[in-house]
Amino acid sequence: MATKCENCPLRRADMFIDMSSDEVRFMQRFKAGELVIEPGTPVLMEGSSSPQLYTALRGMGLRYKTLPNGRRQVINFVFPGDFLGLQAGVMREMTHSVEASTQMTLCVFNRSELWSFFKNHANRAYDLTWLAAVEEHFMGEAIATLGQRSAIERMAWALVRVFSRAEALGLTEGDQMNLPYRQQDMADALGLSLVHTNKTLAKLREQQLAAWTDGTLRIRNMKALAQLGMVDIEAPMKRPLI
Amino acid sequence: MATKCENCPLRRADMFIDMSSDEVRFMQRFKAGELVIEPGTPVLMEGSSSPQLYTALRGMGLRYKTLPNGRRQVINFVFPGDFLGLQAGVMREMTHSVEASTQMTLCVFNRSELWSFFKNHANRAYDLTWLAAVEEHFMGEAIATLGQRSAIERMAWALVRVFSRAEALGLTEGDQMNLPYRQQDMADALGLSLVHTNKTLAKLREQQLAAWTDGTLRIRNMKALAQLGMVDIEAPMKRPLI
DNA sequence: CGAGTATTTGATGCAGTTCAACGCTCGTGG
DNA sequence: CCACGAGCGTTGAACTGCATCAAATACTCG
Repeated sequence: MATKCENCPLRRADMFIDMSSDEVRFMQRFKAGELVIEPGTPVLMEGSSSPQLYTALRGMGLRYKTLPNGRRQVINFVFPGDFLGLQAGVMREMTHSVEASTQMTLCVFNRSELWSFFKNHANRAYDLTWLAAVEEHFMGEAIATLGQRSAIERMAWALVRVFSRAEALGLTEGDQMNLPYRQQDMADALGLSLVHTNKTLAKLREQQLAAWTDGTLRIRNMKALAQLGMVDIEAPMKRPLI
Repeated sequence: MATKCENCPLRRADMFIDMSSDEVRFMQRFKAGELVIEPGTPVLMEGSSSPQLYTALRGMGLRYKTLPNGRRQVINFVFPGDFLGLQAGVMREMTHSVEASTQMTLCVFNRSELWSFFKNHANRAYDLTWLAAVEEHFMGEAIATLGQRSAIERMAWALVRVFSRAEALGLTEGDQMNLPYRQQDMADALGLSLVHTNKTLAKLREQQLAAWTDGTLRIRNMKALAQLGMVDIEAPMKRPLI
């Protein structure tokens, strides 16, 4: 049975801006249902115009684009709290695909009601824009990473980012977390070959900075890792939840 | 003297969604003034929280981030019609800088009135979100470019994109346009060294695909260039203007 | 005319790609 | 119960696209 927004487990995580109970009621009305999908299942497809929008409730996934030459770029990793489908909602169609890496639970909204956000609930619309701006921020960081960082710096950057995000969501246990992606996924995210990704991870292990094996990421020296990846360990930005 | 929104030259360009006269009147009220800045002048600074938002009216500029190690990543090129400062508007502060490459005229809005967008003019707020989604789309493309394309493909991609955008704005003359950036800017945008950027441009010239010299870009074979850069020559997406 | 900035060209080196092969784990079917 | 293949991770070796180093050539402007 679908969770009530009132009891949404995400709202408890401290990375999200608090909602008024009025807002929660509005979201509940907006919510069309819940969707559980298995690993490997596509959620949204590039070029399609999904009638639905989603918020990831549980599980992890990937956003990616496929190029005409067949290569794949992973845009980012999808975590609980991510809003999916804004592009299809507001433009004609999706410009990237999303698929599940683990089993995922998605909160489903009807695209046709997106407009009521703007007409009837200005602060929720504001939050939506805020979310888009946050997304833009992270994509800007990714661009800087792909353009200016070396392989080992990229990897350090990615692991720090992923771990911090998970931490803010309460998905970590001590210095460990579940990271259910393949090395190929990370390679496609960082613009590296699979082979070099593997060797780079081995280096981080040797240097006692971080170890990612068997789907578990263990951070052994966060400070050094963050320094290597040139990440400001800013207090993770609070963001709204849709 | 400041242009009236009513007479805004941008609204004529066919890449922008039409505005109702009601919307135009609202924008006029929202508009705080006009700003003319000289080449090299910073408009927004990373880390600052500008009290103002801008729409580029005339001229070209750069969005960029500076990394802790001193390297610079150009996020994208700023063209007329671009909205600047959404991040500072909605989050605390800017996460990238913007500076002018030519003389620029900016349309100035007060950040404090951003909220009135959402409260009083839902369709303008919707357009703002739309713009953010468009921005996200292009940044996703840039990520794919930096991650998966070779040097010459990147360059071809960038030149096609830039030229198409300029064309939609009516800034081209036949197969030529003004491209007032330095090779270093392009290098920092594509994640290439200055030297290799130069050599890559030379190749495109030899191959009769495109020639960019003395601030003028000339496209000699758009079809081949687009194919090399793997760009879908999609009808340039219509977008709202703020 | 000299200083500063941008473009161009050649030479050398290395970070990361590509190719190739092997091991491990699982699921499937005979 | 074992054989087989598919998917993923790991490792070595060879190659190359691009970075880096170095220096010359415009161009602009005070």
